[in-house]
Order: sequence, then C-alpha cells, then structure tokens
Amino acid sequence: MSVRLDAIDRKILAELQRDAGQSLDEIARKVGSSKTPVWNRVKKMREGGIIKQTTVLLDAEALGLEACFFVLIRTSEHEAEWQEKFLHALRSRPEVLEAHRLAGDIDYILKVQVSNARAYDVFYQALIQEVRIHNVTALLSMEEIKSTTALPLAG
Amino acid sequence: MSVRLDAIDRKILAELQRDAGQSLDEIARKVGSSKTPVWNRVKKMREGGIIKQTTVLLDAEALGLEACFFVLIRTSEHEAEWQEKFLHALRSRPEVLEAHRLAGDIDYILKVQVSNARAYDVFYQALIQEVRIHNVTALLSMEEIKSTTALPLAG
DNA sequence: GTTGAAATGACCTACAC
DNA sequence: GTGTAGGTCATTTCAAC
Repeated sequence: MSVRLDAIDRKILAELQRDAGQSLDEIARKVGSSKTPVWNRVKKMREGGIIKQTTVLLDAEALGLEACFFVLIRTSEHEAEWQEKFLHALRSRPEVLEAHRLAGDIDYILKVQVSNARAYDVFYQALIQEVRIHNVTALLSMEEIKSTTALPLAG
Repeated sequence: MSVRLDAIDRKILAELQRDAGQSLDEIARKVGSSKTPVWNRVKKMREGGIIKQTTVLLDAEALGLEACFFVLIRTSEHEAEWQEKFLHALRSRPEVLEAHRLAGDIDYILKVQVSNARAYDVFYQALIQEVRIHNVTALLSMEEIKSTTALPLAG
C-alpha cells in the first residue's frame, strides 16, 4: 500500500510542504531535475494519496481566534451508539481542529481553536449537553512554540 | 493590528483553505465576484499575514509515520536558560509537529509524529538527555478522528 | 472600488531520446 | 525513466469605468 519514494520524490515533497505556490521550474531546479519528470512525480503522488491536499495556512490570531485549548476527555461509555454520536459532534464543529482516540486512561484528546475562554465555555457546555462525558480537562495554550504541518521526510 | 475582513474575504479564505490549487476564475465565480478583485484581496491578505503559507498536506501513514503521540510535560525548571534550550530542542526536531506552553499544572504539550513506538522512544530518550524534565506522559493516538488545518471563519 | 483586455509566464501534453 | 517544444490556460499588470 505504501508507495515507494526515492530521494527526488522526497525532495519534491519537502519543497511543496515549504511552499506549494512555487513553479515547477523552481522545484525542478532545486531537486536537480527538470519540469516534466517533476510534474509526473507530483501527479503520481497526488493520485497515490501521498499528497492529500493543497491548502493555505491562516493566522488564527489575525482572525480573532486567540485561544487554543487541548481537551482531555475520559468517558465511561464505550458503546457504538455513543461513539457515533460523539464523533459526529466533533466532526460537525469547526472549532475542533483535531480529535484523536487514545490508548490508556484518557480516551480522547481534542484541539479546539476559539476566540476566547468564553467561546470555549460555550463549546464545552454544548458538547457535554449533546453527549455524556465522564471527565474533561482543558489545557489552555499560553504560547505556540512550534506549529507545522510539514512531516519529516528522511525515510 | 487585526485586519478587517468582509464576507467576501472570508468566502475567499474558506475556498483557499478547501483547495488552494483552484484558479482565480473558479474562486471568483464561487464568491460572486471576478478575477481582479479576488486577486487584489488575496494579495492584501498575504501581505497582511492573514494567509501565512501555501502548502500541501501529506499522508503520514503513506510515508511510514504511523505513530502519533501527544506528550504532556511537567518540569520543575523555569529559568530562561533552561527554557531556551528546551525550545531549541523542540524546534530542531522535525518529528515535533506542535509544541505549546500551557497554563496550569502541565507545562507543555507536544504532538510528535514518528514511524513507530520504538522511534518515539528514541526521540524521548534523546530529549530527556538534552534537557531536564520532571515528568512526562505520552498519549498514543489509536485513531485520528478528525484533522484539519481549516480555521472557522464565521467571524 | 469593479471590469476587461492584453502580455507574461505557468501548466500539461506529446513526442524524442 | 529524462528532456525539449508547443498549445492552452492562468496569473498579473494596466487602463478605463
């Protein structure tokens, strides 16, 4: 299932992660190839699902979304029906940027980006009203030390 | 500092977040405007730092990065020198995708993407050897329920 | 501020190696 | 597989409204 990538593929991916707006010629020059082979490789990696999406990263603070919370959730409910409802609640809320089901005593972690603590509380109250949750701990980010979507490619 | 955005700006941002590869004509049609004004707005939002980056999102599993950990860190050290060293350690490690300084009894949270549990242990051993850390809890993701870089724009 | 046209440059294909 | 060439289409500038 995992597609085989050579050194040039990885260089191309690194460049695209850095700046997807640059031209094929630029990328070709940087990776030591030329336009057509680079284009073919990119196309293959898109079709193979290695490149999932081309997008822009926005500045949360500039948009007034100044509060970022990590939410640790414990629940006593593990039935399929509850889980379905919970997943739907998370997926339908745009302020939930990430949600993972975990191993261990904490069941879920969420990353929630909102305008302020009050907006978080609105989110929180709505969530616990929609689905039964045993225990919630919210961790408030004071400072974003690092944030990248660039995956390490030295594989 | 926060730039004023109208409804059209927000529609443009939503479209770019969804797919930054589509043409200006397409975006213009969707937001009910035409090419040049859309282009001018995008340019302004880039220059104003609202649009920080154009990038591609890659599939971590396809790249063999099958393990995602959230790492909760407590430390007893709060001196500037220690912090400087810790920050540098995080920023220089590509497997650390996110790092936040927190309010409360947990001091930091990291998101770490690696190939497997063994690779996480290598990362962890190297980190605690480089900087003194009081207490570490690693939460292993079993399932990515949701993951998006798209910020909510109903501002 | 919007619109439209025109040139510059990128993309994507086809073909040669 | 890589490189070259050319048609098509998008981006960017500029002038007019």
